[in-house]
This record gives sequence, structure tokens and C-alpha cells, in this order.
Amino acid sequence: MFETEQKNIENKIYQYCHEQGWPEPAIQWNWIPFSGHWGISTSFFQLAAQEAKSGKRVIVNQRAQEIAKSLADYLGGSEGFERIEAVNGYLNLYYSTSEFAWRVVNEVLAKGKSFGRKEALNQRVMVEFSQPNTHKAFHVGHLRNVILGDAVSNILDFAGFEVIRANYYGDIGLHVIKWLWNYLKFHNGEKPSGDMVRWLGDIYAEADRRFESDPAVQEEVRALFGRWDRRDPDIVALWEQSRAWSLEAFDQVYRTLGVRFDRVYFESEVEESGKELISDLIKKGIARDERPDGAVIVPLDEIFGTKEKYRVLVVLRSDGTSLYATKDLPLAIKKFEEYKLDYSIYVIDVRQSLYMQQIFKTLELMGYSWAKNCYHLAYEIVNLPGNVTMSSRDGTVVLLEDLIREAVARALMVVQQKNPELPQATKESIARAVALGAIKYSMLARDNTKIVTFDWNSALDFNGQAAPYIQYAFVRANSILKKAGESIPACVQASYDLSQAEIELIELISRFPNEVQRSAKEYRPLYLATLAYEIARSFNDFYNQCPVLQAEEPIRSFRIRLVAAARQVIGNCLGVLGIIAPDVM
RNA sequence: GCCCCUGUAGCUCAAUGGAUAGAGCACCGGACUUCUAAUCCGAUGGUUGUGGGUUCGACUCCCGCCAGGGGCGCCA
Repeated sequence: MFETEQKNIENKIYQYCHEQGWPEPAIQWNWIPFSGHWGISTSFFQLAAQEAKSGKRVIVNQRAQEIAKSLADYLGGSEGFERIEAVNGYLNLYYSTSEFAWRVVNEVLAKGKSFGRKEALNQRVMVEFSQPNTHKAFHVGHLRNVILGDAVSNILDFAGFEVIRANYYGDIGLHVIKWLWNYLKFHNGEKPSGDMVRWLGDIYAEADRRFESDPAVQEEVRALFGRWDRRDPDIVALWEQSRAWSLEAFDQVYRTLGVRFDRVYFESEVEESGKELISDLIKKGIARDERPDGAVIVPLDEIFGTKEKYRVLVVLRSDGTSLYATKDLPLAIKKFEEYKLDYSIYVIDVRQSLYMQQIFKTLELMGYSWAKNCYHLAYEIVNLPGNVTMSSRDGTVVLLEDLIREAVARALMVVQQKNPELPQATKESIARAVALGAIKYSMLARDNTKIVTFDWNSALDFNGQAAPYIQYAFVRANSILKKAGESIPACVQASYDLSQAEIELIELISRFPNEVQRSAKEYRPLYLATLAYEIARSFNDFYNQCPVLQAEEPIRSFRIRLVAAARQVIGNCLGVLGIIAPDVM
């Protein structure tokens, strides 16, 4: 927002250094880390260190301060800055308080929903996430992927990319056949009712139990797999039907989570082309056919001359049936062909890191220059206390449905208590927003590389640094604005001395656009989750200390505008995180 | 054996190579006739696993070690 002034100052510094015969300093602007002050700062330790190294006898810290001091004197009175000082080797440039406040608030209100959004970059990126297996339940272990993928998609979109959200269903394979077998044998003719996710998941879990414990079952399932392979019309019909149920169930899940996809891929649609691709790889000498003694492999370490780095990628089983890799290779190509992508991102848990590198390396071998633009966005998994990984086989799962129901019920109790006069439907929608927000926030406010431990207590805890706190700040701002009649006063300069609370709030608001960029660059929603909380906290502080509606003009008008700006930014920030901000709670 | 991740307050986590390492939870003490108390204020709490190195400056980068987790040819 102060780019012009900043650029001017930079040029002056370069010029001054040149005049003094100093080497050109590498200016790196940081915000001044003292709360309640606005401005930019840079240090001169590097420049001083350079002098020291060139033989001059200088004490670096002292010299840095000298340089900063002489620059402060030289720059004094520069336009747009209220005060320029040298402290401990840093050059601090303070923006004019009223000017800064005015610009920030104006910009937020002028841009509204687009505040923080960058202009289109004309770069297209696909984000593949969720990737569920059909015929299985959706549990909390699957949740982080969806929440992260959705948030990253939103963030990239906000950062100026054209984003294509892709899902990739595992709709074929042994797990499906096991389900079909169990259905035919024990549930034939049943139709899903009520909680379809659970119904499907239960049949699968049951199938898996029978399969694991009984060799005879394994035999029958294998036989059924044979019929499937021969495209037995009855089996194919049942597959189609149950697959449709499953897709409907997942649609329900995604609707509940407020997540949408632009393109949905299926394993079944790339399996055949995958097998063809593999024979092509064999012909080209990229893959080695070790059948019948072995499988079809791409000996990556051998090809790249690396040692125990890329290992060996198995691309086809010895019996000719497909593996993940058989399908991921053609899918990657299909994505780039269909959409002319600039980047392709895979949101997949960290345990698949090696596998992802193998796929990208193999694509590189195949001559696809875009292989380097494929990126594995790895995240750690969600475990149960005691570092127990959720597994439907071991029955150690928390179903999403159960978590949401419990969280909503708890949130509803609180609304009931806080706002008994609200219509029931409103209470329920607030409870859903709060419950889902809390669930999402707890996963986004943690670095991707950190394991999330799920336990009911903290999952249902709405206190402290959590979504409801942020939503509540939004609601409070909203409430003031409603009382003010929703008419935001026209531009007013803050012609009074701003309080610390106002200053801090405005400063945090102004950080949003930068934090969007940083989040996008590193695929880290964490930064925005943190910022949203900090803005909310700062707003609550402001709310406590600064009367708005009772204040005298022109303070009143300025504060109303500030409240509107705060509401806007909190809303935008929650929005990219995929969290709904309710109007009341 | 090779590779990756993690280690910061009692607990869960933050911290652009930069100024005094910060939040939440828990615990203790305060604030509702007030724009919604799902809020705010105050107090307590640290040898950033460990030993070196790079740097003017290291929680952050590099190397070793310790501890925990994960991955490594026909699972997904």
C-alpha cells in the first residue's frame, strides 16, 4: 500500500550509499516488530560486515548503527513517513499514522470481497485431493486431506492462479470386489437408507473381516474378481449400481464440508490406457518386463545412477493386473493434455513421498518436460491418541458423520444458551458453521508436517485459538454495523490520535494480502489461520476499549469504517480457509 | 542399511536468518445495568533434544549424535 514511498526510499538509500562510496546494500524490508507502530525497517549489519571483511577495523554492530544513523539523518522528512530513526543498526521508517490508517481502511472497503486477491497470473494449476476409495466409509483420517486441499485451492485462487479442483476415485480393485462379494452373499437386494456412508462402510468392514479370517472367502472373492475381469454383465451391473450409491454418499460428505470439485477422475477410466502405456514403456526400454519371474518395473536408481534413492517402481503386477502406478502415469498425462496445466499438485499424505517422486521421475523419463511442475503436497496423518493410525480393518476409526453430529450438537447447546430467541433453523445453521469451522480450523492451524492427534475433547473444544473465537469477532463486528444501520460513512481521515488497539488492528488487517501470497507460495494455510486469529483477537481488544456507536464524530465514523474493514478481512480470511462466518451466534 | 519428518513453557502448538522466542489449554486472581462475557485484563511458566560449524547475528542454514514417527520391488 506504500509501494511508491518504499521505492523512493530505496532509491534514496542506494544513491546515498553510492555517494559515500559504500557497496550497494541488499535492502530487505521487514515490518517494525514493535506492536503499535507501523512502518518498514531494514538493517545494515550486512553492509557493516562487508566493510569489516574488506579490511576496515570496524565493530559490526556499532558500524551498522552509524550507517543507519547517517541514513536516518539524510532521509529525514521523506514523504509519507512521519518519523525515521536508527536503532541498534536498524533503520526504522514510521508511516504517517493517519495516512496509513486511512489508506488501509479505504482499500479494504473499496475492494471488499476481493481485498487480498491478486490479479490473474494466467497460470493454471490443478489441485488433486481427497482421492477416496468408493465402497468404503469416510472417516476423520480422510478429513485433513479434504480440508487442506480445499483451503490450498482457495488460497491459490486468491493468489491469482486459475485453479482446477480435481478428485480421483478408487472405484475399482480388490476392495470393491470384496464389497460386492459380501453384498451378494449377505445383503443381496438391500438398498441404502439413512446414513449411506455408514451403510457402505459397514458392508465393507464386514467383508474385510470375513476376507481376512477365512481362506474360503478369499477363494470366493478371487473367483468373483475373475467374473469381473471377464465383464460378467451381472457383476458389472451391480458394480455400477453400488458405485453410484457410493458416489452419492461422497457427494453428501462434500456438500456437508462445503467442498466442490471441477473435475472428477476415476481409476476405472485410466486403467486400460495405463496398461497400454506400460507396454509402450517396455518397448521404449524405460520399463523392464521381468515376467514371469518378476513384475514390470522401472529401475529408477539404475537409470539415474543413484543409490537407494528412487529405488524401483513396480508399474504392473506379474499377472498383468494394474497397480496405483499403472493408473497414476496416464492420469498425470491426461490432466496436462486436458487442461494445458502449468502446475499439477497432488495432496497426498507423507507416507507416499517416495512413490510420488518415483512417478514424477518416470514421467520425466518419458520426456514430459512438465514433470518438474508436478508437486507432491505432503501432509502428516491424523492419528488417535497413543499414535494409533486409523484403520477400518482394526476398527480404529472415528466416522466423520459421528464427529460432525457430536460437534453440531455441542455447538447447538451453546447457541441455545447464548441466543435462545433465535429461530430454530438459524440456530442450527449457526451450530453447523461453528462445528465445521472448529473442525477445519484445528487442522489448518497446524503445519502440514505435524501429526494431528485426534481426541474427542480437543476436537469438541470451542475455546481459545479456534474458529468460534474468530467467528465471534466477526459476529460482534457485524452486530455493531447492524446497529449503525449498515450505512458505512464515506471516507474519513482519522483526524484524532488513534489508540493502540486501533493501530494494532489496522496493522494486522494490512498484512492480509502479503500473507495470502506467502500461504500460496508455501502451500501453508497455517499463516492465514494464524492471521485470522490475530485479527480477531485484536478486534476483541478494540471492541473492549473503543466505543464505536457512542463515540463522537468524527471518531464514530472512522471507527464504523474500521469495524466494517475488520469484518471484511476476517470474512475473507475465513473464506479462503473454507470456514463460514455466521452473521449472529 | 538408505531416505524423509518431528523434537520450543506442565500440555497442544506459533515464530520472513534480525531487535525482549510468542499464543492457546491448564492453574491462580480480577472485569457483565454497557456495541453479544463463545469476551477482556493480570500473574505464573524457557539452557528452543544435544555437541560442533557457517554468519555481524541461528529456534531457523550445514554436519555429527540422541529420542520418537514414517517410507524403502509386485498394498493402497
